[in-house]
Amino acid sequence: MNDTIAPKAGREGLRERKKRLAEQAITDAALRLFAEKGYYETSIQEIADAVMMSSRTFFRYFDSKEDILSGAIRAVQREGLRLAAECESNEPLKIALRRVFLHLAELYQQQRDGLLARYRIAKQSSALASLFLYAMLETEPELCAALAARLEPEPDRSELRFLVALHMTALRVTIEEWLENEESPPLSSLLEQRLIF
Amino acid sequence: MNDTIAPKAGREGLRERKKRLAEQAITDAALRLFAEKGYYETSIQEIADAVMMSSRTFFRYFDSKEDILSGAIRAVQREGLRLAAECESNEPLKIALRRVFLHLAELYQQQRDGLLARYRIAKQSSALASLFLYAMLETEPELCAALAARLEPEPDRSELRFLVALHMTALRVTIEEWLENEESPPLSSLLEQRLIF
DNA sequence: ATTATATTGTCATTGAATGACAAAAGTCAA
DNA sequence: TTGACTTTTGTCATTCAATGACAATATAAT
Repeated sequence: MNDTIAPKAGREGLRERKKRLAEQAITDAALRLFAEKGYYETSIQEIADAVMMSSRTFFRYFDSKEDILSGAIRAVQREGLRLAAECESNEPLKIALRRVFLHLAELYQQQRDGLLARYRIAKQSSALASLFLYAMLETEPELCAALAARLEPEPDRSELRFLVALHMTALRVTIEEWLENEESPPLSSLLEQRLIF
Repeated sequence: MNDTIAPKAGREGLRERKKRLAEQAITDAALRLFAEKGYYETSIQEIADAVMMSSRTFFRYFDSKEDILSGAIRAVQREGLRLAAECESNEPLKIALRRVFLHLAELYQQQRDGLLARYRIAKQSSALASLFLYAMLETEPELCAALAARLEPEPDRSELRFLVALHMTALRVTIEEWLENEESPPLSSLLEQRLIF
């Protein structure tokens, strides 16, 4: 039961590795079951059985069944947020927005398969679709705050909010179209055509 | 146990009236309890107790606890959709969109109090906020379909979808600002300033 | 090896949601 | 009004999501 070694002193231990392994196993099993029998027809007990853990332990990895779906999206969004915090202090607002959203597009692009699997499941019900959507939109306020804090001529709050929301909408609609068509151009180039604000 | 009479032959019976009364009573009691003790701290049993019905009966009026929050918004959105189906066949797309969304704004305006109560509760958690949001956004596809069906030079689907989403975003952001400020101008005039696409 | 710490399983509990069925209330015609 | 018919409601039972408590186990550090 060793593989890539090294529970070294100050490094990464076995625990962390097993943790991520288990997380991945749960996600894989859950997405597979959701796709096979439907989200609501799959109980947490079944997911837990599939990866041979108790259902109680499942809840130590995910806050809820829904979390399996939205977690990946939230991770991407958080990454985009991190980038927004890095903008130059004198960078014009629209340039900064463009940079952040094109970067987000590239992150999503790298996850097309996982995203598509989740998107298909989310479309099984409106409750799930709402989660999917919200995982994106919920970062709007934080994104506004990050931008407002770092941009030089502090932008008008109301205007900023609107602009961020418009960009997020462009991203959302573009992602949907990109996922729905099998052979579509790269997400980032699709988005570029939309960012005309 | 009579009041405004008339379970007349082809008209509205006592049942319908009691039904709407009960619905209203549930909504009122629930919103009050949510505001007082919090959404998650209020059980359906408590709501049912407050209006003296069994919890089983509650579920015959609302599909879920969340339904109390999002139902009102969905009703408004559906009304807006109805209007979209009425547009002239030769009306330009942007004119039709403007008409539909300004009408929606007026509908929301008439419900400011109820909407504000729900908005405050929705902000108690992201799961609730997502429902609130989705109650608006879920009508986008239907709105697209309604417009695409009736407009003369059938608009490009992709472009239509994007435009509808942008309008919905403008409505959403404007509603939020309008609700957050006590003394703010009428929603429809706020929205008008945003609809510049 | 022996501590200390983190992870997991078992058990119990709460609350949302739904099906089945009998009791009660509303509707309609004569 | 009575009496048949339909709708609404309450009771009961059940499933499943989610969470707290605590003991058993696995990992980490010395």
